[in-house]
Amino acid sequence: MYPETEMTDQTDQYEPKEIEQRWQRVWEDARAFHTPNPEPGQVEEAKTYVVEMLPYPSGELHMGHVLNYTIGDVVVHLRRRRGYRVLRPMGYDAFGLPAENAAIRDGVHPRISTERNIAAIRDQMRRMGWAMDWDRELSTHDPEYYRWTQWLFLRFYERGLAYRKVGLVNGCPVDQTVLANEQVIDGHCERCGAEVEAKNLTQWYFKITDYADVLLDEMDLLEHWPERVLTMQRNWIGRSEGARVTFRVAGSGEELPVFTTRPDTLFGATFFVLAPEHPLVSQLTDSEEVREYVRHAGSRSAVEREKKEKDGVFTGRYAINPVNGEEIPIWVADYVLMGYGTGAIMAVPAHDERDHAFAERYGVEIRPVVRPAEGDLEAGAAFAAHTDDEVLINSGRFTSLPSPQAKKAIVEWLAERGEAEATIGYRLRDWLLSRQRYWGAPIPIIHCERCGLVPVPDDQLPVVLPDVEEFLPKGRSPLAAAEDWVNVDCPNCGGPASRETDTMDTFVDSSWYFIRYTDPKNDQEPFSREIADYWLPVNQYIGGVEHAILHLLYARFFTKVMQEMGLVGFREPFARLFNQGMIHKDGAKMSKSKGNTVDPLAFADRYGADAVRTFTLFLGPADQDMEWHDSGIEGVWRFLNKLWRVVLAQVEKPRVEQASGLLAQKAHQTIAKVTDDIDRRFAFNTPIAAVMELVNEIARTPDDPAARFAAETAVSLIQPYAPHVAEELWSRLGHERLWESPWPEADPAMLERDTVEVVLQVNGKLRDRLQVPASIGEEELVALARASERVQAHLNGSEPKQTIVVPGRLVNFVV
RNA sequence: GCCGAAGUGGCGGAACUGGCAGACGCGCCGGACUCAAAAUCCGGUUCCUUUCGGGGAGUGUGGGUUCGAUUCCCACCUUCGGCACCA
Repeated sequence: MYPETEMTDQTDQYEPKEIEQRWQRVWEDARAFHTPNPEPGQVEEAKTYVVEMLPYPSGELHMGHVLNYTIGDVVVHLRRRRGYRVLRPMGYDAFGLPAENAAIRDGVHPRISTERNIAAIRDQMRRMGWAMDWDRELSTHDPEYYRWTQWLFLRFYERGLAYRKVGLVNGCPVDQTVLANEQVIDGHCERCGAEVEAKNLTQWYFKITDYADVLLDEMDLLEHWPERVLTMQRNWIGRSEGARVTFRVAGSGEELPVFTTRPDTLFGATFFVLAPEHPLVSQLTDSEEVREYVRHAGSRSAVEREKKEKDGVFTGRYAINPVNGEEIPIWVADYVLMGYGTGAIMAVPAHDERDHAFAERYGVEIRPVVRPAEGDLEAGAAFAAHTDDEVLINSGRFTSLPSPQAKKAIVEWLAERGEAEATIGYRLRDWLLSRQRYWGAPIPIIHCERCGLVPVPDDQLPVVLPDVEEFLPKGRSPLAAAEDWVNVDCPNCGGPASRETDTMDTFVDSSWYFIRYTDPKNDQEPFSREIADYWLPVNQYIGGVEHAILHLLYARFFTKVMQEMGLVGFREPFARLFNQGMIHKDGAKMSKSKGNTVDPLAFADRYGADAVRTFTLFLGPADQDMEWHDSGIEGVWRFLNKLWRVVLAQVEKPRVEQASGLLAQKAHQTIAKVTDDIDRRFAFNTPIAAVMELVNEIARTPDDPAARFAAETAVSLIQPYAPHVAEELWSRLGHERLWESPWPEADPAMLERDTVEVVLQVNGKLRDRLQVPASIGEEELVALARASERVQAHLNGSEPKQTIVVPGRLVNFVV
C-alpha cells in the first residue's frame, strides 16, 4: 500500500515535490476520492454535493482555478472526514469561441486542440492534489454529453419554450455571430469588445421571460447566496410595476398602448412618442421628414443614440389621452426603445427627465400634476426623486389624492372602460441561443420545404457535429458548407430537407452539467431522476462572480423547466453559493495582456502544491478580491517547514492518551476554531492562522507532555489545505490514511478553562488584568478588582458610581 | 440616478453575540549561526509622549445611543460591483 521509500529513506528535509508525487499515486491507487452512488433503496445517509464551476479548457490552470478548487477541496476533505458521503466531480466546458478562433489562426481542428488542452489541464489538476472523483469526468463537447443537451432542447421545443422568431438582435461583427442580451456589455461584445450591431434576423430563443417572476420569487428557496449576486439578478430581471394604458390615434381610433410606471401623471402627458422602429409609424404618416428620421435612427448604434442630445420629429398626427380626451401630438424619437414596453410612451415632461429635455428643446408644454406633500417646490427638482408622499394637482377628480392611491384609482377607473390594466414590465428578454459558429452543439432541427420545422427524432440523437475544414464564419454558420451533412431527408415526409446549421450558445451546455455528474454514463436518459434527486440540489456551489447573471440565471431557469417536466424533483439547482473573489497582482486583475499573471504550477514546482494551495487561501477572505505578493508564499513555505520540524521532533515521544494542560487546551481550541471557521463561517484564511499559532506554541514548548498530541492535531487540521505534507507527517507519526481518518473533535471539557484573565477597567479604559478562577463569584471578583493597585490609582479614592461585571471577561468601575 | 458591498498599522488582514483593537503572515529593525553574504533560526515592531513606572491618541469623517462602539443608529465622504434614454 505504502511506497517503500517512506519509512526507510527518512531525510530531515521537507521535499514537497517527492512527497506530493508519492501521495498522489497512493490516492489514485486507493481510488481514495471516488464516490459511488448509493445502492437503490439504500438508507439515506449524510451526504454533501459540492460543485465548482467547471473550467473552460484553455490548457493552462490559472490562479482563479487554484482558488476555486482549493476552496472546494477544503470543504470536501472536512466533510468526508466528518462522515458524509461527498460527491465532488469535475468536467470541462469545452465548446466555444476560443478553440474555434485558435483553429482559424493555427489551422488545428478545435476538437484536437480542445482535447489536448483537456489532457493538459487534467494533469495540472492532479498535480495540485485536488480530491476529485475522476470517474465522473465529463466534457460538454463529447457527443455522449451533447446528445442530451440536444434532447433537452427538443423537450423545451415541444413545450413551446424554445422557439424561432424574427427580431432585432445584437450581432458581433468580429466574432461573426449573434449574441444573447446577457453577452452585450454597454453595447459591446463581452468576448471581443467590438461594438455590437443591431440586425433583423430569424433566431432561436428560450422563453426565459415566462419565468421572470418565478426566478425572482424563488430566490427565497436559496439558503445562502451572496447578496450581491441576488441583487445583480434582480437588476437584470428588472421587474417594475405599472400599467398598460391605451391611447388612440385621433381620427382613425387606432390603439396606441403604452407602458407606464407613473399612471398618476397621466394628466400631465403633453405629447406622445413612438420608437422609430414602431410598426405604426409608416401607417400614421408618409411624410418624407419622418421617413428620413427613421432611416437615420436605424443607422445609429445604441451607443451613438444614447450619447447624442434627444431629438425627434413630429408626425402631424395626434393621440387621445384616455383620462381627459385631450389630443396630444405624436412624435417619433429614438430615445424611445422598441425593445421595452410597447415601443411607445406617453411623455410627461414635468415629471420625467428625458421627456423634460425633449419638451424644452421643441417647446412642448410642461404641466406639473404632482407636488411633494410638504416642502419646497423648486423648479427643476420636480422629477428629482419620486416619493410616496407626493400629492396630485391639476388632475381633475383625482386632484389632492396622494400619489400611491392615485396610481391605483386612475388605473381602476380606466380599466372599467377597458382603457388600462395594471401590469408588470420586465427588463429581461428571451435568451437568444443560436450561434452562427462551428464549435458548439448542433441545434437538432430539420427544415423541410413541406413540413416546416421538424425536430430530429430522439433515436437519431446525437446530431453529431461534422468535421469541416473551414471554420471562418461569414455571417452564417460554417456548418452550412458541409453539404453532405446539411442535406437530409425529412424525418416526417421523407422529402428533401436541410439541417439547422446554427449551433447552441455554450451556456446551454453548462445549464445542466451539474445534474449529469450524478449519472454521467447513462445512455438511456440524461440522468436518472432517483439519483439526481438524491444528490441535488447542490449543497455547495463555488465559482466566480462573473457568472452571477448569465450562467446562474440560465441554470436556475433550466432546473425549473426540468422540474415541471418531471425530470427532477427540485426547483433550484444550487442551495448555497459561494463566490470567490479575484486574485489581483500589482493592484490589477491578472491578465496576459498586462503581463501580471502568476503561474501556479511554476510556484508549485518551487514550493510545492501544498504551499500554493495554502497561500492562496491565506491571502485573505476568499469571497473578497485579494492581492498576490510573491514574498507572501515564502511565509507559508516557512510555516510548512516549521510544521515539518516541529512534528518530526515529536515522532519519538510517547503518545499521552489524555493530554492535559495549556498546550492540550490550545489544541482543542484550535480544533473548535478551524472546524467552525470552515464549516459554518466559510472563512478559509483564519483556520491557517489558528494552526500557525498552535505550531508556534508547540515550537516554544516541545517538551510539554501534550506536545505530541498537539502536533498530531496540527497535522490533522492542516490536511484539507496541505494534504500531501499532512499525509506524510501522519504516516511518520505511525498512523494511516489521514484522508479518511475522522476529523478531530474538540472536547468541550478542554475548552473550559480553570482560570480566566479578567480585564479591569475604570470608566471603560483598560487599567489592569487579573488571573482568577473561572468559577469565582461576582462579589469576590469585584473585591479583587478593587484591590488592584492600578485600579486604585485611577479611582483616586472615590467610590464607584456603578460597577459592571461581565463574568469571565471584565469588571468596569464608573466614577 | 437606483440597488448592493466595503473603508482597521508600512502592507495583506484578525477581532464571530456591544466587552483586552491590530491575531496570523509579509515587510522592516535587532540578535544567533557565518571569515563574509545568502539561506535558516530567535526576538522586537500602531502612532505620539515619557523621568522607562507609565501617560495620551487611535478602526474613512461628523454626530448619537451605551458603563463600554471596529461592531448598533443618523448624516456625510471615498472606493469597488451591478443596472440605467427601461418610460
